[in-house]
Parts: sequence; structure tokens; C-alpha cells
Amino acid sequence: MARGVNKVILVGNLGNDPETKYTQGGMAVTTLSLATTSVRKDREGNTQERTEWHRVKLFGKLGEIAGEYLRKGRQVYIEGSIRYDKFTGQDGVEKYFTDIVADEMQMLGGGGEGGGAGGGGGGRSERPSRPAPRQEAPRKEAPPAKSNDFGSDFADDDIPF
Amino acid sequence: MARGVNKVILVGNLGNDPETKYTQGGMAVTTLSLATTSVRKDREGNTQERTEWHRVKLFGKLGEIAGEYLRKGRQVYIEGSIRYDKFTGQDGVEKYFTDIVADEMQMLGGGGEGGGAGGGGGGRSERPSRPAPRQEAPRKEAPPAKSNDFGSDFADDDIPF
Amino acid sequence: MARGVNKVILVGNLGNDPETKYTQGGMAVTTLSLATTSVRKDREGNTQERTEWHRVKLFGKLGEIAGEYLRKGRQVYIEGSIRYDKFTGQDGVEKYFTDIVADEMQMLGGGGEGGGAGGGGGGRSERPSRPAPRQEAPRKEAPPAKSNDFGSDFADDDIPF
Amino acid sequence: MARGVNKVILVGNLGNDPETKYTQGGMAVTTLSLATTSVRKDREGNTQERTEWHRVKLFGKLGEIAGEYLRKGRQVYIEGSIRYDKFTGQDGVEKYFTDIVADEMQMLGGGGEGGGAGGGGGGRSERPSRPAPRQEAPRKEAPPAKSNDFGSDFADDDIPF
DNA sequence: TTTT
DNA sequence: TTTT
Repeated sequence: MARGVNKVILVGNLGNDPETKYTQGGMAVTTLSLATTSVRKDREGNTQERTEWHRVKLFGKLGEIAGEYLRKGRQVYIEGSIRYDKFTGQDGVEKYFTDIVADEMQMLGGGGEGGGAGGGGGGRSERPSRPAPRQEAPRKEAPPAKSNDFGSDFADDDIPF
Repeated sequence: MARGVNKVILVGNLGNDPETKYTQGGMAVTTLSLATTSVRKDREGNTQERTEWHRVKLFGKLGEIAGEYLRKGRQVYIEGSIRYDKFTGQDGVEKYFTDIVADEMQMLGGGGEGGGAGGGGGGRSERPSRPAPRQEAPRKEAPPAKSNDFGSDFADDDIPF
Repeated sequence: MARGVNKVILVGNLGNDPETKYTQGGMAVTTLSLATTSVRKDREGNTQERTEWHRVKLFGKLGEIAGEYLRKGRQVYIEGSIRYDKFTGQDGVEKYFTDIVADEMQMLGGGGEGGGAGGGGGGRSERPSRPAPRQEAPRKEAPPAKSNDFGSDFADDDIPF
Repeated sequence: MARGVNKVILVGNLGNDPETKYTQGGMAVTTLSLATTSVRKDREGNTQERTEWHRVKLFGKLGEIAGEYLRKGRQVYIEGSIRYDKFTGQDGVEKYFTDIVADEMQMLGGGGEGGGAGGGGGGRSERPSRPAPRQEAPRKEAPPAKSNDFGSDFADDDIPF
């Protein structure tokens, strides 16, 4: 279902509160600004810090959780993929954007109001009343598949080995 | 939905043909023996190779694809998690097993009959006539969610940014 | 210099204080017991937690840092590889062990006394007076290469693009 | 030595032959154009392919190996980190670039002239006669440290466990 | 813009 | 044995 691997793993701190918008279809789209800092020695032997600011997008349920629980300064684990986009402005100038599209998220450190969350397509959510982020949305459907979710008819004593 | 991250990424070659069994519920469980080799210098400066043999388990649809397309010697990319199990034999001796439970798989190199496959719980498959591995099983249901699958009501022109 | 990829990424909490031993050559070898928890639904729809306990080994400088700064309960990021070992006990019974050999470590969350650390072979350390872990070991040599360390004769204005 | 994690894992095919340049300090800098393709269903249920083209930079010894052995179409595994850069052109327009800076590389598939290579800072290479890429450069020095390289005074029988 |  |  794919040709190749495009995987990103980030651990960093939020430079700002998350920003959540909603598509016309009612899907949450949350954007994070996430800092990761690395250190190297330059040729004079001085320590040089360099910070990358990643623009991380979270869709659907994952976007709702991120918008609700994450805050500026919070440390977070993100797993996802890189997406490069190009837009042409009304001035005719092409603009390039690089996003990390998250498919897994874990809040790190103490003070955590929640655990982790992941997987799942945003599109499974029904349309909310939109400008109001759903806090306690009823779960009518099965939760999104998780990595270790072996499916409903799986049981350990079911395995012939 | 999880506390922590347990992620394994392997690229290696199969030491044997895959072995596929079926649970009582009809779910395929395929086991691979996958070699990864690393090299280091010992203290005499000699190059030392060391090969790890990973026991990789693939469940459900992913197990069916692996059983059907992979063969001894084939190079493969696996993404999954580590699972430690302990069994007590009838002799009372405890035995320990470490498995890599795959949730993504990509056949590498040329001669490839297929691309990649991943995600999805095994439990979604209906029960096959079991001893006979389904080769051409009809796909009545939506394919398992993939990382970049934004869901059915998602469209680029739907996004407000 | 290798054939294949054997990569593990863990985020979890320590179940115990780290244990540090020293080789005859004076290299620190620290062992962590690291928990990662995943959640799935069984076929009755009940939420099932499952915790894996990873045995993580850190060698050399990384082992010293881990032994000094990590404590029971602490959340940590580990990157490394899987190593399977087999020993035959004096009773003639074979015993199997699976270790995660770390080559990168990051302490997570607040209360952090330190940042991250990684890379580097343990063997570069000179022999310490051994039972006493070196706290302020003099650094006579260049620090181990890090991912983003482009080397000593590298400078941005040096690159022709 | 770092704050955060910035890790990228790619498996893809080269869209072009690699391009190698040399810094004034004589370090190789090779650029790859690497394609990864993902598949999703749009809301009409049609299969949509999307290809990301990653610009991958390899420095030093790794850049030399890539320049020498990789060719258009070749499948490759890359591990590295994301780097965002901004340049202001002479027209005063800011331009943004996103690079994947590799610190590990593995040639995949058959026809492979070589195995994998990785780690190590570029700076370890002596200065080549520069405009001429070294094809058969003698290896006077120890190869760069690899993940599983436990260092020169390490031996299995040295470990107290 | 974060964090240490 | 951790953590939420």
C-alpha cells in the first residue's frame, strides 16, 4: 500500500500553544511548533547549538487531543511523516512548506493530564458543530486501530505456537 | 492509548521461507526469521561480524501477504514492536521468547511482486476455510488504515491553511 | 559497514534504579529496566494493558551518565539495537537473553538534571580507578561524534551550495 | 549533548544520479533526490498516490561512498535528521529549504556493490586533491564508529554479567 | 517561539 | 519493577 518508507520521530518542546482549525468536513487540524536542539563543535572547538522548528500537523481525533491537552513548553513525542507542499501566492511567488504529519503522539514528562494517543484517520469523526471543539464527543464507533491492537477476534490462547 | 513508545525498525534478509499458521478464529500468523548483521572492530583491530536473528510475527492481512510473497533470502523492511513472552514447558522449565510484532512491512529490492503493506488488525479478516491460505480473498471491506490515509472525508481543498 | 538495520526506539519509565558495573578494562556497563505499556481491546471489548520490560544496556560514557543521573520512575528515551544472547548455565541449561544496546539516551520530563547524551563507543574511556565511577573525568580527547556533528573542519560558509 | 530527538528514516529510490561537491576544506557533500510514495483513498474511494521528493545530504566519508556507489533508480535506506534552512536571494526574496542530513546509509536490493555505511563525521577525511572525487581512496584510518561498535578495548569476556 |  |  506504499512504496518506500517516510518516517519521522521527534521529541521536543512546544514553542507556542497549539492552533486548531476545522475543515469544512468538520475534521480538526492542529498545528504545533516543535523545537529540537542539537549540539556540535565548530572548527574552533566551540559548542554550537542549533534548533530546528518543526511544523507538525495532527488531523482528526489526534488533532483534537493535541489541541486540548498540549500547551506551550510541553514536551512531546511525535511520530509521523514528512510532507512537502508548494503554494503559489496571489503575487505569483511560489512558497514551499514542509510539514510533519503526525500519526502518533505522546505527551512526555510529569504534569501530564493524559497519556498517549495515536493512529486513526481523522475522517472517521462525524461532523462536529464545528467552531466548538468537541470535548466529550460520544464514541459511537470502534476506536482507531493501534499498533498493538491485534483485532477483535484475537486472543493469546488462540495462537497455535 | 498507550504509555510509552516501543518501536523496532529492521531491514534484513529472510533465513528461511516464512511459516504461516492460522488461529482458531482464522487469522493468519506468519513467522519470519530475519537476519541483521553489524560490524565492529575488536580490541585487536580485527573486524568482527555479528548477526542477530529476529523472530518476526505478522498477523492478519499482513501475515497473509508475507506468507504469500516473501521467500528465503528476500530483503525486507519491518516496523513493529518488541514483545517478550514466557512459557513454562511440561518439564516445568520456563522458556523465554522475544518476538518482533510487525505492523508495517515492505519488500525491498527488485524482483518485487508487490510493494508494501501495513497497519490493520488481523481480526478484520473473515474466517477462511483455514488450512488453505486465502490467495485471492475478496476484499469486501475497507483496507486497513495507513499512516498517510487521512480518512474518507478528507480532501486537500478542505483544509483551511 | 553493516548489512541491515537493527534499530529500536523506546520511551518508557524505569522500574528500578540503574545498575552500573565495570568491565576489567574499566568500561561502565549500566543496565536499565524500562517499561513500555500498550493498550488493546480484547474480543469482549475490554481494554487490556500489556507492559513490556526491556533490559537496556548502556556502555562507556553513556553508561556512566545513565548510572549517575537516572533513577527509578524516571522517563527516558532510548535509541539502540536489539541483541540476542544465549548462555549455558552450569546445569547445562541454555538461557536466552534479549538486550537493547543503547547508543542514544535522553532524559525526559522536568526535574531533569541533565540533557541528552549519546553516541560514542565506551572503549574510548581510559580505565578509571574502577569501583569509583568517574564523576569529573578529564576529557583529553575529542568527544564522540554526534549525529549533527559535521566534523572539525566543517563550517557553514564552507559549503558550495 | 542534545535537547530533543530529530530523527528521519527513509526508504526510497533515487530520482537522479547523486551530485557530489567538495567544501573548501575538502569534505565531500553529496545530494540525493529520494522518492517515497504513499497511498491513500480519497473521499470518493479512489486510490491516490502521493510522492514526496526528499533532498538528502551526505557529508564526508558517507558522501563519498554515496557519490561513488549510488545511481539513479537505486533503492536506499537513509537515517538522519531534518534541517530547515533559509536563504535570502540577491532579489531580496527569502527561500526555504528542507534537507535530510544523513548519518547512516544502506544500499538496498540486489546488484549491490556494497553494504551499508554510516556514522562518523566528515571531518575525518584528509583533504583530497579536491575537484577530483576520490574513487579509490586508500583507507589509512579506522572506519567511522558504528552503532554496534563497542570500542577498541571491549570484548565479550570482559563483561561482568 | 520551546527547553536545559 | 515504572508510569497514568
